[in-house]
Amino acid sequence: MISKRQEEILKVIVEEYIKSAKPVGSESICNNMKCSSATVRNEMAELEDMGFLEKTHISSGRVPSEKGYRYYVDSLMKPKNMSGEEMLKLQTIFKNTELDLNDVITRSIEIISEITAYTSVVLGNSSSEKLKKVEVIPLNDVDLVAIVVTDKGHTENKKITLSRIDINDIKKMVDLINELLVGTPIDEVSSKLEFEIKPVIGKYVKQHEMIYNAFYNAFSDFAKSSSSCYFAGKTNILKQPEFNDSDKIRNIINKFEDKNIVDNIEETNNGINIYIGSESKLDNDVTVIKTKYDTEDGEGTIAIIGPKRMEYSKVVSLLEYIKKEIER
Amino acid sequence: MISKRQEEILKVIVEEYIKSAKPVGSESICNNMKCSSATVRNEMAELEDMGFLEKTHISSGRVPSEKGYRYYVDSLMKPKNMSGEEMLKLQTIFKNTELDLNDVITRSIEIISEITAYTSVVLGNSSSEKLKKVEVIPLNDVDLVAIVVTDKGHTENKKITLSRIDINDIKKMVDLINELLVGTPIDEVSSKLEFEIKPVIGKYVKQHEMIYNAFYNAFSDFAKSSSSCYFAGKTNILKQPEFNDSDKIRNIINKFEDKNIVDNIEETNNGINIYIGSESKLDNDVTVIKTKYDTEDGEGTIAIIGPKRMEYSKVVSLLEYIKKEIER
DNA sequence: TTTAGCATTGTCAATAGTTGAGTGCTAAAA
DNA sequence: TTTTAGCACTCAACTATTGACAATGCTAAA
Repeated sequence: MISKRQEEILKVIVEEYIKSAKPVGSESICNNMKCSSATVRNEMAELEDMGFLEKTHISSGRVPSEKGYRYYVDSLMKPKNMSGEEMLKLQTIFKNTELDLNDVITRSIEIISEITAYTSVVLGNSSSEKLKKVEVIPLNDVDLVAIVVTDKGHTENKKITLSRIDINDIKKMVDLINELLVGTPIDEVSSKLEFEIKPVIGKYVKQHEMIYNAFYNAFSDFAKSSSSCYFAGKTNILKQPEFNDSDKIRNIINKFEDKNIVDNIEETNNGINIYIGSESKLDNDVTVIKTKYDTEDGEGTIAIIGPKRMEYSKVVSLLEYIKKEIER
Repeated sequence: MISKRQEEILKVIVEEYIKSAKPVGSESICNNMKCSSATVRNEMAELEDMGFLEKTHISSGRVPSEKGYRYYVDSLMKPKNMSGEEMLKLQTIFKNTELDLNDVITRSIEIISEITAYTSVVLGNSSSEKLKKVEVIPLNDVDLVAIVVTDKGHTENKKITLSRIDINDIKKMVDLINELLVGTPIDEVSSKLEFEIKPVIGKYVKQHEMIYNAFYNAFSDFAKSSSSCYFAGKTNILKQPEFNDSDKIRNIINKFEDKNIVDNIEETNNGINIYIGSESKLDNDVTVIKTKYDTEDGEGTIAIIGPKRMEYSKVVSLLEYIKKEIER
C-alpha cells in the first residue's frame, strides 16, 4: 500500500512536472519536505516499483506515469480556486443576458482556451430535438428544397431533383409527414417514416417509392449532421513542449480533422470525466477532461484537450463552474 | 537580358529542385548539357546576379528564388500531360451522372490532393444567388424561425425571439418581402430592405422597427456565411520537407483556420493564377495555384496549396482539365 | 568564349571530452 | 528500524575538433 509520505512525494512530483515539464529529481523535492534527498530517493524507487512513476532514462529524474496521474487525480488533487481575473471574464459572459445559450457556451470555451492555453471543444448534441415542421419550396420545374425545422429552431435542407413527378404528390407527402410525425425526436424520424408513412403513402401518391427515398435521405442527412462541433484554440495544444515533433503535430491535427473525434469524445457520463493518455482514445500524450451539460434547450458536451501534464485542478474547477452556470 | 543557355540552365535547376528539394550543383547539371561544369557555374553566377537563383550558403548549390520560379512559370514551363491512371480516376468522377455538381467538385479536389500530395480548397461563392422565398415558422409563443431560400436551393435560417409582437405583423412583413424582393441577388437584399421595404412597412405594421431589425440581421448573416469553404488533404502540405519545423506548421495551420483565408484566396481573375511565396499572402514558403469556375449553378474558386517547390506544370494541367470539365 | 585546375568556403557527420543532474547503494547516525 | 551522508556511477546534453565532401570563384590556358 502507498504510504502517507509517498502520497505527498507523488503529489509534489506531479505538480512540479506540470509546471516545468522536466523530470523531477530528488534534490529539488526535499526542500519542500522534512527529510533528506536520500530518503526521497528511496521512496521514489518504491513508487516506481509500484508503477506510479517512470524514468526517461536511468539517471534522470522521475516523471509521473499514467497510473501516477490517475492516482493524483483520484486521490490527491485539491480543487483550485480560480483567480479573480479569470472569474471576472467568465462572469461578464454569463451575466450578459443578450447572448443566447449557444453564444454563451461558445464564448465561454473561447475564454477557457485563452486562460488555460489548451484546446476546447463543444459538441452540441441535438438528438433530443423534435420535428416541428417540414416545408417544401419548388425552385423550378424539376428542383425543390425540402426544409426540416425542429422545435429548437434548427433547420436542415436538402435539394431534391425529381423529374416526371407531380408536385401535388410531393405536397401530399409533406402534409402526411406534418400530420403524423410532428413532435417525433429527430433521430427517430427515419424509422417512423419507414413504418408509419411508407405503408400509407401508396394510397395517396403514385410514384411513392421515389419520393419516399428522397425524404428518407433528407432525414438521414439531418440526423447525421445534427451534432455540431465547435473548437476553440485548436492549435493551442501544439504549443506545449511535448508536441515539438512535427510527426506528432500532424497526428494530432489529423485527429482533430477526423469526424470520429465527435464519437470518441461524446460518450460521457455525468460529472467531470478525466481521460488520461491512452484512456483518451485520441493520442497517448493528451488528456481529455470533459463534462456533459443538460439544459432545456438540449444537451451537449464540453471537452478540454491538453497534454497529460495538464493543470488538472484548475481545469476541473473551470468546467464545474461553467457546467453549473450553463445549466442555470 | 537572359540568354537561351541561361534559360535552359534555370529550367533544369527549377525542375531538379522540384524533384529533390536539395540545392542543385553545377556538376549535376552539366550531364544534361553540352558544356562543362565551369561554364555552368559562370552562367549560374550571372543568373544569381540577376536574381533568379539563390544560395542557401556560400558553398552550396543553387535554389530558385521567387523571381526564378516566376520566370520559370511564365516563360519556361511546358504543360505536362497527366498520366493515364490519374486521368482515369478523374474521369470516373466526371462521368458519374448520379453525383450533383457540388459532390463532383468535392470528390475531384480530393483526388487532386491525393495524386499531388498538396492541399486543395474549394470556395463556393454564392454571391450570385437570388432570393427565392422567405418563410417564417412559429415555434412557440415568442420564438420563430425565419428561413431564407435562394434560387439555387441554399437556405439559411435565423431564430428570432419577439415578445409582445403580433404574429400577423410578422406575416405582413414576410408577404411584403416575398412580393417585392424575390429575385434580388442575395448580397443586395439588405440594402433593398433598407430602401424599399422600410419606407412602406410603417403603413402595415405597428412595431415595424423591431421586426425590421430582426430581418435585417437575418439577411446580413446570410450574406456573411454564404461562401462555403471545403478543404481536402489539409495536412498534406505539412508532409513537405520544407515544413519540418513545428513553428512553421503551427503557422500554416493557424492560417488555414483563419476565416480570412477565404478573402485572401478568393480574389482571382480568369484563367489559372499562380501566386508564389510572398505573392500568396498566406506564407512565404507556399505557392497557391487557383482558378475560378463558372457554371449555371454558381461560381467558385479552386485552389491548390503546396510548397514553392511545387510541380507547377502538373498542377496547372490538372486545374485546367478540371475547370473545363466542371464548366461543362 | 570555353574550359581545366586549384585554392577556398561552408556543411555535415562523426568523434571525443566535459559537465551536471540524478540515481543506487552502503555504512554510519539517530 | 529508520534516516541520512557520502560516493561511485550513469546518461544526456553540450561543446569543440576533425576530416570528408560538395560547390564555388577565380585565373590562366586552350
